[in-house]
Amino acid sequence: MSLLFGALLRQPFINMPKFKGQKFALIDCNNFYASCERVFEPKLEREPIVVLSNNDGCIIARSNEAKSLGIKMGVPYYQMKDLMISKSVVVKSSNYPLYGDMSSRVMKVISQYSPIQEVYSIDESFLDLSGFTINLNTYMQTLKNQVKSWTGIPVCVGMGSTKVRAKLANRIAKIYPRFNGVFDIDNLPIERFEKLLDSFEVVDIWGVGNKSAQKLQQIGINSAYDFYKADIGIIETLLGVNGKRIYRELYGYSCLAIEEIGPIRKQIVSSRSFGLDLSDFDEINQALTSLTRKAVNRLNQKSLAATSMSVFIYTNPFKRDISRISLSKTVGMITPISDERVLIPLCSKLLKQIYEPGYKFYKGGVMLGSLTTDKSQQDLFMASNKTQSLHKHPYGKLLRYASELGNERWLPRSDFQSSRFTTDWSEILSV
DNA sequence: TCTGGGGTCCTAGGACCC
DNA sequence: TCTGGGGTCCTAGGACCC
Repeated sequence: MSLLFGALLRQPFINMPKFKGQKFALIDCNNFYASCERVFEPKLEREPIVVLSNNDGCIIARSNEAKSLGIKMGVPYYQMKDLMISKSVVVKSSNYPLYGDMSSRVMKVISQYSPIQEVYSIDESFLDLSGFTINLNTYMQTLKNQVKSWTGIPVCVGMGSTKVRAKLANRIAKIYPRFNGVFDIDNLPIERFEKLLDSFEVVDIWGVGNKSAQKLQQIGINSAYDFYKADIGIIETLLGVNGKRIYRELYGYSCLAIEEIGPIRKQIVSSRSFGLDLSDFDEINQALTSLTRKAVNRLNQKSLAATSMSVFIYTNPFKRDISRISLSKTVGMITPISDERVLIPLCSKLLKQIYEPGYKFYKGGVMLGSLTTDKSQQDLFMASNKTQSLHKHPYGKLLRYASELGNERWLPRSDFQSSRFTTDWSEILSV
């Protein structure tokens, strides 16, 4: 008995069978922001709709009608403006509180269909349907109809033995009306599965972005099918462990698990395009101050405190003809801080250290990191131990420095100086 | 002339996602 | 003229230690 057990242990991954009965469903809202706008303005039902990002800069959502007019995702508004006026496209500025509220209603309905749910994003949710013996297609049709009738939001469901396969299945459910919004990719015979992969580009695979696709194309991997048939070693060389995971997921070996636990936020970022180029220190400082205030508000809403802070500014990356620069600085803190009377001056100190005159800065922001819920030293130790491998927060080192310096309050996160910036200790310690 | 190597920690930046 | 914002994870390479 123990011999057998030992033998099994020794080769756990050799010829490992596909996980029997494992099944994920991905429920994805159709054109979510545009659909939300429709719920509150039903007369827009058949109209082409576009939703714009902050400052009305980019197009971030389109209804099907807008898509078929050739309006692309992420394109600057001004480039499409004329077309949209001529086609009487309805243009909306984004309304995030509305979308957030609609999202939680949708997620609540979905949660009724499995004990294991992962809310993946504002408009997407995974369900674990492993071991369900009912007809999953019918079951998910019911879910789809219920979400629609209870919230007004249309969704599509993709199913597969891994997340990557479920994601692909969802795209198929969206593209081909004959599946009525629900598609299970595991039911396909292998030849049809491969044919299907051939109809997708490699960049359509979840986890393969533009940069990776370019690398792959250089060695002749263009379609999802090419990727599927490629050597796993080549994929790992080009794309690293992520590429390998995606590759295995495509074959039905689950590498990405459902993550149910509500995400414990690890950082809070507040950043913004300034709207116009800023060169003057005081102007940038003013912009960052208000961003810090925003970040701190979010921190306090969640009753968290930060043990590191980063400040960054950079020039316009879209302008090729000007010299580009990206400046940032991070410090770690001995005590978790959630007080804006401390964080705002700290932001200014950091900005002062990285600021260089003569550049036109386009965007900037602050990041509060290594968040913790508990403000006591002892618990910080524990939290730090737990997150160290994830965030590599140099906590032990900081504490050593702190004791050498008589428990001062601020310490630079790096070894006094990182890259080209030297840390001015007197500045930092005087906050 | 020839100047170790394994391990850890850290930062900056890349890539991806929505 | 006008190009979002908020996240996560991974990796290359430097610094350091023994």
